[in-house]
Amino acid sequence: MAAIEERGYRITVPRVTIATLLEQKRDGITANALCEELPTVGRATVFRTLKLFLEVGVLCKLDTTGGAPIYSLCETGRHHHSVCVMCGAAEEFGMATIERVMRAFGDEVPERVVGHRIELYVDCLDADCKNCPRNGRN
Amino acid sequence: MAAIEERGYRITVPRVTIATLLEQKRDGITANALCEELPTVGRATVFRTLKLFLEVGVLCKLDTTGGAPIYSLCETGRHHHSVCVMCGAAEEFGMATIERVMRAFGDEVPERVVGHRIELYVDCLDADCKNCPRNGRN
DNA sequence: TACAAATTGATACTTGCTATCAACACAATA
DNA sequence: TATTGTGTTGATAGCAAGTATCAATTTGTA
Repeated sequence: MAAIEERGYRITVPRVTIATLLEQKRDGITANALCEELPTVGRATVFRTLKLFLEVGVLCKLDTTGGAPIYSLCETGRHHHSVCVMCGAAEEFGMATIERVMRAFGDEVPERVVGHRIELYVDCLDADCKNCPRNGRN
Repeated sequence: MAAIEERGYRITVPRVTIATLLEQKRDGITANALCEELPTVGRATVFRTLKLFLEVGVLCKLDTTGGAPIYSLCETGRHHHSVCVMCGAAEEFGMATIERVMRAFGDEVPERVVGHRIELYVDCLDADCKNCPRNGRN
């Protein structure tokens, strides 16, 4: 919320509500699910707020091929994620080598690099995950 | 087209038409632009064919934050792209280090890594690029 | 408290994409 | 050659993510 205020945006009830839910959903959540879980907040406001959080850099939007994008708070400001192809859960992963690697990319690519995205698609192999079709519980 | 036939799909007029246009648009093209440039091909067929090409692995879908996805043929089968944030042009980039880096990721991430995506966002700095808002010609 | 500016929510709309389904193309077989 | 079955097509309608609009409301500040 500090990052929001710093940039001159107001701290409002809907924004705090959305941020709070996002904090609980560490594995990320779709925009639609957000709308359903927060019926007091208008649909337009949900999308506006997600956009604002993205701009400010506290939120990541993860495109899942063939599904709705997943939104999740990101602490680092860098966008390195692993996305489970079975259950859709998303996690940030940190690696000491990443920044070094990205600098190397910058040296080898002729254009000026202004940003990057690295996503790993993984199988979390969680036998208890209720969302994994493999576990056949839903 | 060989990859299509190998998998038991038919080589048809619309598919060849779309593949030919994609070959010309090396910087990639949006689905909508494809539809407009190929009025003889039905909209549903355009999307179906793109999906087919994606499945077969000869096409890449590049999500551009805030814009329509860009489709471009990919020769390597690997999905490493640079996307110009000014004009939207997309290019593949190849680096000897990438596969090594991705293997390292696989070692450090606890889950089983089944795929990855690396995208660089760049500024092509092309003063002649008609699509760059910076050049103010459109 | 009062005001201006920012923000909100309802609504309608745009857009990327998919489902449906009758019509068509084509290859194999009778 | 006629038939049959499967894959493919295109028109259409529909879905879902996200945006534009605009009057009503909230918020920070005087």
